[in-house]
Amino acid sequence: MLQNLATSLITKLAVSNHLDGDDVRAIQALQVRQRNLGPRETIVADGERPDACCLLAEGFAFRSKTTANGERQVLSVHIPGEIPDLQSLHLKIMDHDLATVTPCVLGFIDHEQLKKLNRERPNVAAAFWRETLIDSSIFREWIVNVARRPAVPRMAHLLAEMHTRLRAIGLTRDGQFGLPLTQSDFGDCLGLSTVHVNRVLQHLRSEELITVKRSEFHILDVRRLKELAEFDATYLHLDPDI
Amino acid sequence: MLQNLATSLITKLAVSNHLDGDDVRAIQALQVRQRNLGPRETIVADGERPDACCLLAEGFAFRSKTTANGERQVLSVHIPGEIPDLQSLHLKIMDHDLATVTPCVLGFIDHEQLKKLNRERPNVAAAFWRETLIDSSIFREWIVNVARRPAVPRMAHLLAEMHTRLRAIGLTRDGQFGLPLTQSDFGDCLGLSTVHVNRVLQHLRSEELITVKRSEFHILDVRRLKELAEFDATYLHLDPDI
DNA sequence: CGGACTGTTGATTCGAATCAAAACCGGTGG
DNA sequence: CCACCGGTTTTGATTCGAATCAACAGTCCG
Repeated sequence: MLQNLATSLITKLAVSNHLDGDDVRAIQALQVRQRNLGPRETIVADGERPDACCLLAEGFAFRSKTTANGERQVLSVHIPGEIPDLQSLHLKIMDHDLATVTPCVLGFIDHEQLKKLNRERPNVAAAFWRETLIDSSIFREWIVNVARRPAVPRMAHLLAEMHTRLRAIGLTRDGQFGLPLTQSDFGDCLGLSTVHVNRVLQHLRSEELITVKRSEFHILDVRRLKELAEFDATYLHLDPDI
Repeated sequence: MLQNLATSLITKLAVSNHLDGDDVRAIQALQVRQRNLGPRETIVADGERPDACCLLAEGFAFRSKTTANGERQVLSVHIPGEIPDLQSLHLKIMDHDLATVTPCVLGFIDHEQLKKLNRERPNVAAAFWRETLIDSSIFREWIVNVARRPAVPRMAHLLAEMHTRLRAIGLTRDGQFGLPLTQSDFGDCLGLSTVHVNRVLQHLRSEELITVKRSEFHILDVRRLKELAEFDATYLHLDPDI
């Protein structure tokens, strides 16, 4: 099972990075402590000083901040193979929460070990750095999304992004994918009220752009959805040469 | 003058990182090509593949994206000592624009040279990585700001952030600092119309929180402004131990 | 002096929040 | 197997913050 955990990481890294055989072996040699969490559990909380990073092997996770009046703003949605708190390697205090959305299989890797790997394999270090930079790029697009796009294209953009990212790791079948978020979760992602999320989803359905059945999304017309969202996948840097 | 350019970088890096004498010497030995730009000039454009990074030695710069309908969303405001396009070291295609706001003194450093420095001085590499992670953290807070805070606290938060960051590099005198943005620029930062920015600034003045005189901001009551903005500087990671 | 930004003001519109209440599950236990 | 419960989803009515539209005043600069 330990091998499986590292495997999801390798799959994800290989999407955006050139890894050679030695890199892969070095990653597979990592000591990964498996931990299974239920839905809606905190992995690391704002203000903590973790000494390990968390590899998300299965399930979905959120990074989020909570404002003084109790509103939650989701900052990013994480999918299998990602290390959502990789930044903790160099930023000692967590400035946000990391929590599961669905039941998750997690793998914890000590900072010490990751630092050693980075020293010994500069190519892997570069790949990790690049992953954090892609993260950053996704945040930038997220800013544009919440600051500028009206509710309908805003939601369309999120769906287009999740579809593209899930497809890169093989978690879609022809426009369909599971995205087990409640409408309230979508609201927290997009800065919209639950009521409005509901109306926006109805609109997307009435336009025959998507269907949703119990967290199973089906994008009926990828091109039109992307057009509506003005979605351009460049910012995801899915190709190592981009 | 070349020395001066690297010096601004060292000053800035030293705020958030532990650098030893050899690190400093190595950075000072970098070949930096100076270039002076006027206000509102593009440094690197969306879609380009730069082969150098740009050190901002003097002046203010914006990173921004432009939406299909021509609206500009500013993603970050950059101040002297920063390398706003450091991510281009690992993300080959620019996914946004980088442009001057005021006249700027820039120093260009070839990617090749930075990569060599990173290989030879892992501690400097870690500092650069950390700088990009702080960037990321600032984006996260920016998301919360534009997605959740009403216009007045939103503006207050931006002012509190700029005050804190400028203070760290010695560019404030007791609550006062130059921030040469037009109200239209503020609108592009905050996702607000120019008209509303104007009204928000009036409100902050009427509350005796700030005064503004020709781009010279004076924060009259730092505590109250931060309270209003629910500003907590942790996310800036200004201390190397945070 | 004139022109072009930049800042200011007022009137109106509009998108999304809020409030309130139903309807719709999926699971639990009697 | 059905009644019930909590969490979701849906619907409708109303309010509110910020955009938009339209002028107008300042200020800088050639």
